Amino acid sequence: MYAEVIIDQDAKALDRVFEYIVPQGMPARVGMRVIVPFGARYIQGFIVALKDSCDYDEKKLKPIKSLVEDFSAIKSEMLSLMKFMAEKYHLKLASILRLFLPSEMREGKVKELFITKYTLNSEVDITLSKTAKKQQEAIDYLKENISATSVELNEKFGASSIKSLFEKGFILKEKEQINRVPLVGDDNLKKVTLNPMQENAINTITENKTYLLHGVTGSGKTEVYMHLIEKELAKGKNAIMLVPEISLTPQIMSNFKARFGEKVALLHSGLSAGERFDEWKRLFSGEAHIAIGARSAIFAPLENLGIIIIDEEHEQSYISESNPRYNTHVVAEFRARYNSCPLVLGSATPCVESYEKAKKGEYTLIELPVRANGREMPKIQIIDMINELRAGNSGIFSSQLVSDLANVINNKKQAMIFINRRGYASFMRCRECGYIAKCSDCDVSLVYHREDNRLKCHYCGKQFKVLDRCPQCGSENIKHGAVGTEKVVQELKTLFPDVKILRMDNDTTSTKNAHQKILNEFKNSLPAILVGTQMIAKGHDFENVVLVGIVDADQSLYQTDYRSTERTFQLITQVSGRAGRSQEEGKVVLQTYAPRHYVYKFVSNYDYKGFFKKEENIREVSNFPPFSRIIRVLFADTDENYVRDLLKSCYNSAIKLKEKYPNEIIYMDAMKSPIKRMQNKYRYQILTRVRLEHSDEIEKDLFEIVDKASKNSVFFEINPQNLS
DNA sequence: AGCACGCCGACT
DNA sequence: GTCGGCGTGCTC
Repeated sequence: MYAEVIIDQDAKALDRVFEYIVPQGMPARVGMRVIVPFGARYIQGFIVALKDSCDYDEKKLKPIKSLVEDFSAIKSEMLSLMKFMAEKYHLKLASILRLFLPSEMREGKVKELFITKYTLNSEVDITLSKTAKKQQEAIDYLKENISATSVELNEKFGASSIKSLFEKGFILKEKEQINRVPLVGDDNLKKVTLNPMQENAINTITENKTYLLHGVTGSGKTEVYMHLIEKELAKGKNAIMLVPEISLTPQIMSNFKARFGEKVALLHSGLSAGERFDEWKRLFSGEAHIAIGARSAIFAPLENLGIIIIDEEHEQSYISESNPRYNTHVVAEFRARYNSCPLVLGSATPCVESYEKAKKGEYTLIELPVRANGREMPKIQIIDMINELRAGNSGIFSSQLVSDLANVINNKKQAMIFINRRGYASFMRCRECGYIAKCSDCDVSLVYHREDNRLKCHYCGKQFKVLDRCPQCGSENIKHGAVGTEKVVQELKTLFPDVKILRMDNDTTSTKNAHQKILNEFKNSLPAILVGTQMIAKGHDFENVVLVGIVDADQSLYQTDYRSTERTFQLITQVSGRAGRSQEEGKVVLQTYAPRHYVYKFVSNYDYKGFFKKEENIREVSNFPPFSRIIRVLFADTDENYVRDLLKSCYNSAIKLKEKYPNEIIYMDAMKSPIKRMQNKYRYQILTRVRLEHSDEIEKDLFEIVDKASKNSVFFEINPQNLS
């Protein structure tokens, strides 16, 4: 018997199958982890196939040294998924397999999927020195309880005393496989009456299809998810639910825990490697039936899936931006089809790609058009900041926002101020007429680069001189610059010196429970103002928040890529949903320098469909996704001459594709990357935009060109989220 | 990724 | 003469 083995090394040269002899009597199975001799040493690998003949020179084959454990850590579905992802995303096999296992099970670490239990050794007389108090306590405890888990004993009496008892032979190790826990009745389930829309959604989502659940904020999507999961559990099936990392709040987690108890395994970034491993183990062994977590939970080791749910499906975090790069929607779709179960994508503001698919009938659209509590969405008032400027107010806040804030404070209520400060460079804007410098070819706003004092287009690389006067109105009052959260807090403190003002952004939440601490403090302060970035847009309901201020909404609007309008719409809708969650009516004050931009018209009416129609049209006319595909090949290396040469030679071959596909390649060019050096690596790129017909072939051809020419410094991206 | 093999400079 | 620099190439 021969085995095809993938070596657990993330190197391109090793990214293929190696053949080994399965020694007589070794119970090897596909998906098992093995230790194999490789060159001069032993390393871990995965059996991906077993066969009776070999392709390689038989005399050179070596035998597998040993099995890591006696079961397949990689189940067959995951092997199929591996092949699929390798093909689709040009990823290395070993790097994909690593996604499927918790870090505790990676190279070298051999963890057991069993609970280790200890019992007293009845065959020996136990004599301990009088000083070994802890050890004596442990012995007494075991006398009383007969057996106990290693975790429990280590915790109670210290790992060293247990170890010593074991070494002396006084206690014995015993392994017990984690057993399937039978389903228990949902006694702690609060019964919620569903509205007809929710009922309809639950009754519709039954088939092996992808459903887009478009429900306004507060329409009760979570309740629908819970019912769907419940239904599948009752059939003896399992479920995966993905949420954005940011909304994995203790609240959400405890909601699901309360409803489903021990059947839930939560996978979030707050877990230690050990805890993460424990949750994985519970899923793998069948003890837990529901995996809830961020992006990587899509790889949960569950079989027999009854449903997969992706909440807030438009969230960027579902697209992995560092290696290995993959799109969670695509992986989820694969798993759903493999298990013949429904995939549910839920959002108040679906991404344009998804809604487009729903429109074409690829997804089934289900709508929840009203809030579950029947309340209206808060009114959004748009403030033209250019008018403010003309009126002599050059501050951050409009007079309307200041007076509304004063009102909130007088009534001992709360307000949130949202400011989306992100990115490393900002756009240029005329302070008089609101003109924004845009690229002549791409309909994308230009980015100011301080290092060389130029305006650049991140889509085609074209450069422009910095404007010293506005080409539209001739004014010299041109500004670039972003106001950050700190500045906002500072100004608020001078305006309202006695009011509690809290700030929540990346800088203030770096320590472990900082997030929760700030939110708790806010919750308990009246009046209070919370200033923050996107972080405040999701999660908690604060019933005393009656006002949301959006300072400089345009910042996400001119973020240099074709998705920026869409993102602005999503963000504002999200943030607006924070106001007026309880009895009181909420209000949103939205400040902008471009009040006539279509996004504000639609967003202030909560008109997603109108927005979609307009956005779809623009994408179609300007040939951007989902009506085209953007392919970016990034070359990064510490040796600048090396990358530049690599780029040149690849580009020379790549440009020949234009002859092969004269009509399909809309655009192709080679250039420096917008961020020219990152982590001490010089970055160059080939950027291309192709029509959807033949896009798979072009992508493949391009990948092959690049793959052949280079060793390790190339990154291949499809429709990248940002082009830094 | 590691590790061997291999072909040119400064040392006991 | 040889010890050792890290360039190239292979690992079933």
